[in-house]
Amino acid sequence: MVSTALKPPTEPAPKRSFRQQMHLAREDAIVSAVNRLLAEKGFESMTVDEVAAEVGIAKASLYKHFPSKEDLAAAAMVRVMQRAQAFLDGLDKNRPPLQLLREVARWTMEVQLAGEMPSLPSENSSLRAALTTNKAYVDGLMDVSDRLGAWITAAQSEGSINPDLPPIAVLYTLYARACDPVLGFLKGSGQYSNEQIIEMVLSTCFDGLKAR
Amino acid sequence: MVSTALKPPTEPAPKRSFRQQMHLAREDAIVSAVNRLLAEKGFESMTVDEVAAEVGIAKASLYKHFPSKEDLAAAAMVRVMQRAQAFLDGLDKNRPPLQLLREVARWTMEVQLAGEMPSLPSENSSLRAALTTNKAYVDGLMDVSDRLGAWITAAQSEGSINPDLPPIAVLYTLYARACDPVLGFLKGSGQYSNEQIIEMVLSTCFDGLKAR
DNA sequence: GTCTATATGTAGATAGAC
DNA sequence: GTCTATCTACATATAGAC
Repeated sequence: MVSTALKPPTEPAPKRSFRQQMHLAREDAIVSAVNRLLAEKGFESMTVDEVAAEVGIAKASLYKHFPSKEDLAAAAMVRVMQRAQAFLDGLDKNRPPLQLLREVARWTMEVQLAGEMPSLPSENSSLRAALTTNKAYVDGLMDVSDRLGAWITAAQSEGSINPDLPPIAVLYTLYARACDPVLGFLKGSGQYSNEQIIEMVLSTCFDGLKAR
Repeated sequence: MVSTALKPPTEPAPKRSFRQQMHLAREDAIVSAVNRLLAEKGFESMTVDEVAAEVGIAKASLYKHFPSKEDLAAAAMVRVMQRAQAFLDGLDKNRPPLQLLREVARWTMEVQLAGEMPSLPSENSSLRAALTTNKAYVDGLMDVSDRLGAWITAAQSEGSINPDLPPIAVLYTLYARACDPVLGFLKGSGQYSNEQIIEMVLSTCFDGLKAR
């Protein structure tokens, strides 16, 4: 068809891709700021004005990218979930399941100490409702839960994780340790390095407070 | 002096005491409502209107009792701390320190499952600042920490608590378990009774996830 | 001390020019 | 898509009658 000759012959796709990349980069900067503020102050205390100020754009511009504060926060939660999935992907599945679980717990604590782990939304938070209807988040959470659940039952079968505990209790415990305030408490005491803190909390989590 | 004859001869003190008791009872009802709402929604999401509605008085009346929302919440935190002190008082100090610590952890979990355990205020919450300048709260917290700390070091000396853990790490862990979201997760699953949930979380806390 | 009514600040969200 | 300026709702806190 002759009409195709009307298109500019040079770089039409790259130009559109460039603008898309700018758009995505901007959104990534927004999500990063939201992620940090969510971890620092929580959903209720975080204000959209703060997000706009941190990103360096007007608040109205934020609403061109995300229709509400809940969607803003949900995007950050989805990205954290994707980071978790990527971490799971990178693990050597030939290692014993107990070691895999321990590595996952260690990673979540590193993320938290880096100030990048949003705390769990409380049960009646408006964010909670937004997340339960967010397919990307729910799918990611189920995927992560399935993979961890398989390692948990495998570890219980081989006798390295306490088989008396329901697997779901172990799973929830690992999720809770990702947001454990003990890390912040110990950090605030100023007596220990991040590595020491993580080793202590990993020890209490897997070995318990009692002597062995 | 003859002027004393002008006083009514019957029950002057009881009348004043009665009004004081009414006053205290009203304040106790307020603090109970605040305590429940703090546990349910957290400080930022709780509104003074809700408190007034739950108590059944006008919002302005609340401000005759407590000068600010922070003071309102602080009063509830102080009462929780007093309940903790009273629980510690009632324990049999002749029991092994590990058992004492376990009983304390069990009690905090019972309080949480009863919907009466306020979650810890985040680091930059306005409630945090109010609490650090509240003598009753700080004194209560230090008293509880001292008593638990003594049991922790005693348990470590007799070899029942892991002596490699700094006592402060053990203390912070016990505080964190009092607000552990795992209890709510397991409760929300609808599969376990309160007793089962507490046993599971006590097990993960003291015995760890690993098999023994 | 309790109430109704209101002041005051601030949050999420939008209008409309460019 | 970005901005300034604004709307609207609601939360903390107060005024003032009784």
